[in-house]
Amino acid sequence: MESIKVTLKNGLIKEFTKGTTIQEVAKAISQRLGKEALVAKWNGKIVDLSAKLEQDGELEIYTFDDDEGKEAYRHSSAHILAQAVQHLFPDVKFGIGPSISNGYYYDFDTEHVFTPEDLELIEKEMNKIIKADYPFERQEVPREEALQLFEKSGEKYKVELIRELPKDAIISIYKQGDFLDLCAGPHVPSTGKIKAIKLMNLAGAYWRGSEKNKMLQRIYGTSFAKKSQLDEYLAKLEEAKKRDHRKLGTQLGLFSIQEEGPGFPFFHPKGMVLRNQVEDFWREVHRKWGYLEIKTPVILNRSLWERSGHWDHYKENMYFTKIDEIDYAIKPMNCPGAMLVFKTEQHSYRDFPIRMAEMGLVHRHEKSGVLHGLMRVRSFTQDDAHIFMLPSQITEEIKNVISLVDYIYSIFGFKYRVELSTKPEKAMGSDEIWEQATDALRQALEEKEIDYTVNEGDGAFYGPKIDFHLEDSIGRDWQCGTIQLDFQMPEKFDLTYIGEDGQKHRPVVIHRAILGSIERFIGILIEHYAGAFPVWLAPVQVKILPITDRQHEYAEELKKRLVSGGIRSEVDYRSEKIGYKIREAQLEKIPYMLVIGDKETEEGKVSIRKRAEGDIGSSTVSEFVNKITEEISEKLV
RNA sequence: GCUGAUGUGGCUCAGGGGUAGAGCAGCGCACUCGUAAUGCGCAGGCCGUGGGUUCAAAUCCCACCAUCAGCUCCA
Repeated sequence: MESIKVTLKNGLIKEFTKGTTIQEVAKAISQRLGKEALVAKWNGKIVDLSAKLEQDGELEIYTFDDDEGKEAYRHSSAHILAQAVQHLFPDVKFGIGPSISNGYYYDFDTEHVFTPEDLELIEKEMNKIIKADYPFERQEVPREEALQLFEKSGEKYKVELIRELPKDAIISIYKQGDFLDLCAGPHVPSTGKIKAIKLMNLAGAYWRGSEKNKMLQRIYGTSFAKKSQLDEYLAKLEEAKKRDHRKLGTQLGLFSIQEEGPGFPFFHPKGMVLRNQVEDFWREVHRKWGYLEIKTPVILNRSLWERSGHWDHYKENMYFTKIDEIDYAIKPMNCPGAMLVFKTEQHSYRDFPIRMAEMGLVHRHEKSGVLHGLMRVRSFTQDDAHIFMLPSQITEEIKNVISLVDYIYSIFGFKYRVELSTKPEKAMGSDEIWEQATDALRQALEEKEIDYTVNEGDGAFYGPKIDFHLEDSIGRDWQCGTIQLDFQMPEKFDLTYIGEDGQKHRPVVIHRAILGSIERFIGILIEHYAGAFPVWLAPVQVKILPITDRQHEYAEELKKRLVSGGIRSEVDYRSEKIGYKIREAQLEKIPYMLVIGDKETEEGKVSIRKRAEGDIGSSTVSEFVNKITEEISEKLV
């Protein structure tokens, strides 16, 4: 019998009989791998374990520990979900059912409206399917046959998908028991491989993600190789929910959103302290980095917005008002105002780059269904800046902004993800200009050696952009920073500078925001720190806890001393037991508690309790003041 | 905007055609206490809003508003 050489991941070369399946190879390597193997990569292609090896090649076998394994595992779980739904609701038509980052989903079209109770039933049915251990069988079929097959069963969505596949595509279907689906694969060997499943939630989802199409019902689920992993994942989700900024925001008295102002957040005194700390820091850094600060009006004449292009490109997101019968708009962006400021003076090429920052309050009409705490609101403050410069300064200046973003995020301890967004459908300007602008951004990213992904067609209407994304507590990511190159506004507003040659020239403009929206950034801060802010940000930095009423006078004196040293301090004067006061300060997540009893009063000391560490012993008042002052100025996390 | 769910004191939630409930928080009194909950008492609600059905609606029906999950869209 002919034999072939198989090169394994660790470089080892083994010989097998031609036609051996990957499953058999896995078993031959080790019993454990034979059991845990899910899919494999054979000569660069991801395939089923049932694939037969017909020539020499490289083989990598994946288990649930590999991303490729997880993906197939979840994808197979989605097929089991679909099969279960078909058993219970035979009229169902199938959309798509891919694996996603923490699980999978499947979209269904059926008269029946799924309820949470249905999820339990479906889950039971899925477990039956798993127990039956149906093998996943792959079959490649000619295009015509596939079309006939799905047309016959009325699977109009599948038919649509097949029609759009390229002419030469290999069309494969997978069958498990009485269920059959159009699918490129690969899949795990059989339904029995799936161990722990859980259906998470129900939601509507448009067919192929377009508002114009019918809304299907989507069921989200997850699955794991072990029950313990599933439990761990569910516990993690629970933990993340406790960090939700909306929950912590009310608990800690930071902000509220009320029916009277959907999407218009109210900041409470403690939330304002947090906000002002962030803004003070921002101002200080921007001064050091050579920015000037301006403030432009919230309401401006219609003609300005017509000139800027917002009237044509952004109208559905804007609010309007009339003053003395004349149309005005509430600004949705700060740029036109900044352009007007720029135009009030003549500029020389020697002045460039001019970095003009603005904490600008903008209003945008967001659709009602998208509002989300502080993360997605209708009125927010952008930490905007417009940088006016010579075309030759573009790359250097973008790199400069990238460094500033990196520095500011590092102070808060954030990790971030970078995206480059290119020309959208609804755009102003020629393809050449867009190309040139996009290249400038790309070049800056590459020179800074920053990893980024490209988001085609997602740029602003006036130019391409680099976006910086931060993650919230349950892994959703939110755009915060953005750098946008703009060749349009300078044209529209006829911006000029006097060059070396004494002639007028056109400057280039960068729009950029780093925190993005102060509101959103604060939402992310709350979740990032789980409400336990570092001392420099904490609304109350020190809580003084007298043990009995006898220490009230000393407490008052102590508070005065701390407050005069710029430390945000409060005293708990209630006649409660010390344990009670500590518990409360702890729940308020106050970084330092100073316990004072007769002993401390006599010695002029304080007993320090740290939020995270508990009792750390006593020290003199000045020692404590020095320590905390240093911690505040260093912005220690 | 779309699909589905939810809306009861400041907060978390129970009740589900016949006089609105609990815990926590708040206030008062007593206790003066050493590192995560002292006890007793008192207040507090147009049951999201507007219509309807009914002798009677927090409860059933309709519309609207808001919130939540997701989709679409976005900082």
